[in-house]
Formats: sequence, structure tokens, C-alpha cells
Amino acid sequence: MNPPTPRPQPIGRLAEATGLKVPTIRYYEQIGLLPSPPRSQGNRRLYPDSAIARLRFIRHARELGFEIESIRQLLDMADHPDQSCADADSIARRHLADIQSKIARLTALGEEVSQMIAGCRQSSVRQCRVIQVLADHGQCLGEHLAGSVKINEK
Amino acid sequence: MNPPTPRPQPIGRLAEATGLKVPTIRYYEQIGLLPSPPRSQGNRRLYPDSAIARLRFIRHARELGFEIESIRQLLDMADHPDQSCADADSIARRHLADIQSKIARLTALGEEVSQMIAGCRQSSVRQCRVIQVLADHGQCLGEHLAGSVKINEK
DNA sequence: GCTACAATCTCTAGCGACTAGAGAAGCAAG
DNA sequence: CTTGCTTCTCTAGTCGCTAGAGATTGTAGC
Ligand SMILES: [Zn+2]
Ligand SMILES: [Zn+2]
Ligand SMILES: [Zn+2]
Ligand SMILES: [Zn+2]
Repeated sequence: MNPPTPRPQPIGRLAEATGLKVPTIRYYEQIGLLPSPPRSQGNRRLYPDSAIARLRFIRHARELGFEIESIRQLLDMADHPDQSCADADSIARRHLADIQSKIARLTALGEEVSQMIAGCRQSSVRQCRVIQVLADHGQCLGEHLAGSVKINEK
Repeated sequence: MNPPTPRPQPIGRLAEATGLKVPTIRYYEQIGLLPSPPRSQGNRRLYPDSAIARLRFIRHARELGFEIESIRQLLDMADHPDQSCADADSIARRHLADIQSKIARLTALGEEVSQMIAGCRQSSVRQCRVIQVLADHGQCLGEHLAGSVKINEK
């Protein structure tokens, strides 16, 4: 007679369903990304099904390199689907610019490091190109400028 | 009569000479990258000229993305110039591999994010491609796998 | 019911490489 | 002497988790 009520899930099952670790889910709750679910008699968290979608969203955004603060805003927007998506798009564009800066920086670093390695004749430290270049930026190819951009994430 | 003795420098001048910030220099001392210099009567650090070269080495290596622990080993080698440079080279090769992994990962992310942005018609959140893709990895181009590689540094 | 064992709970601390701030003391010029 | 700059030490914050301790709860087998 009752409509099939989906059972609330304990945190471990939620972790399985989303690919996140249990402490990570608790962490997301702690920082307010995931609403605190109701608890069982014994104080265990019991999640509604909607938590899975929310956590998958978070996980996917993290895998794509979005910062937690951006994800917070994106989730807010996802919760208000009638608003304009301009803000979501600008977050994504900002993120893309960030990714591209990081790639540019890493490419420059990679070239310098490649050159160091290629230039080494495998003898003593005294004659090692790696050590020599590290000691003197003048021997670098280019500027590989100190990043104003942070190259972060897992 | 005396040979021209270079004056020991206070930390601020060292910061100027190396482009590092004063607290950063103290931090490097604290973690044992830079030896503790003698102090003045008033307990100020007074650095010998050799500190400049050492700090420039550190700074340059950091700008090239080497981790502190690698730099510690590289400095040890630089202090023993008669040894083989094999270890220095393998540190550099490892670092290069790391850089290349990061570039690969960022390139994959960048493609996904570009697609999200390009697919958006700038209307409501409900129809926003950015939000839709974040909610469903199935709409991604590829795998942009969760990094075992850390994309770090400034 | 009882006994294992697994899952979950809270809380704290650690990672890397700094950066920021407080509050005290030293130092040089006017 | 006073003003203002530099330096000192110490603590805490950044980011996104992760690891661990120690306590409690839930569950399956007997
Ligand atoms: Zn070499
Ligand atoms: Zn250089
Ligand atoms: Zn949009
Ligand atoms: Zn995806």
C-alpha cells in the first residue's frame, strides 16, 4: 500500500556508491558542502538518495580540478535551476584559464628540465649540467617565470 | 694589510639579493636547508656571502618545481662535487616525468572544461551544459582520470 | 543471549611550502 | 629622545583531504 520508500543509506554504502572515502564525505559535511543527514538511534548518519547525486557532482567537479569554493557556488546554482547560468559559465571559464596557465608554466619547466638532463654527461657532480643549471638561471633557455599561478590538485 | 673581508649581511639584504622573502629564508633555516648563520650581539642573523649562492640555488630549483626534499638531496650533492651525478640526474628525470604527467592530466581536464563552456547556450541553469556535465561524467569526452599525480607548486 | 568482528562515531593532528600576524626587542637617523 | 624601520620568536592559517586513537553501535554466527 505504501509507495516503495528508498531506504536511507549508511555512510559506507554512500562511499561505495560515489567512489569517495568515508572520511571525505564527513569532511564535505563539515565544511557545509553536503547537508547534515538525519541520524539513526545509534547516532549513525542515514543518507537520502539525493546525497548520491550531490556527492557525484562534487566528486566529478573535483576530478575536473574545480576548487571547493567554486563547487559550493556551482551546487548553489544547481539547486536553483531557473536562474541564469552566467555565473556557472564564468566559473568554468576562469577555471579553464587557470588550467591553461598551469599548462604553460609546466611546459616551460619541462623544457628546462629536459635540457638539463640532455646536457649531462653522467660524470661527477662538478660537471653535472643539472647542478650547474640549478646554480645559475642564466644557463636556462627561457624565463619559466615564478608562477603567480598555483599548480595544485591531486 | 687585511684581505678585504666581505661583511656579513642581515637577513633583509639577503632577501633583496635572492628575491626570497625574509620569512621564507627563516623557514629554510628551520627545516635545515640553509645552515644557521652566526648572530650579532643583538641576536640578528648575519649571513656569509655563501648563503646567497645557496639560496639562489634553492630558489631556482623551487621555480623549476623541484620539491624541498629533492632540493635537499641536490644541495648535498652540490656540496660533494667529486661524487657521481647519477642521483642528481635521476632526481631530475623523476621530476620531468612528474611534470609530463601533470601536463597530460591538465590537458585532459582542459579539453573537458572547454567542451562544457562551448556547449553552453547561456540560458538557465537547468539547460546549462556546465552544470549538466558536472552532474554526469557520462557526458564527458574522455576519462580525465582522477590523478594519482599531484599537480602542485606555485 | 553471547561473542566476534565490522562499521561508524568524534576528535586531533599531519601533509607541503610557505604566509600572515602578534608582540617584543634592536638599531639608526634626526 | 623619539620616531620608525628591521628583526626577533612564536603561533596559526592556507587547501583538501588523510590517518590515527579510542569509544560506541550494529550484525552475524553459534
Ligand atoms: Zn649529471
Ligand atoms: Zn632558470
Ligand atoms: Zn551555462
Ligand atoms: Zn567527466
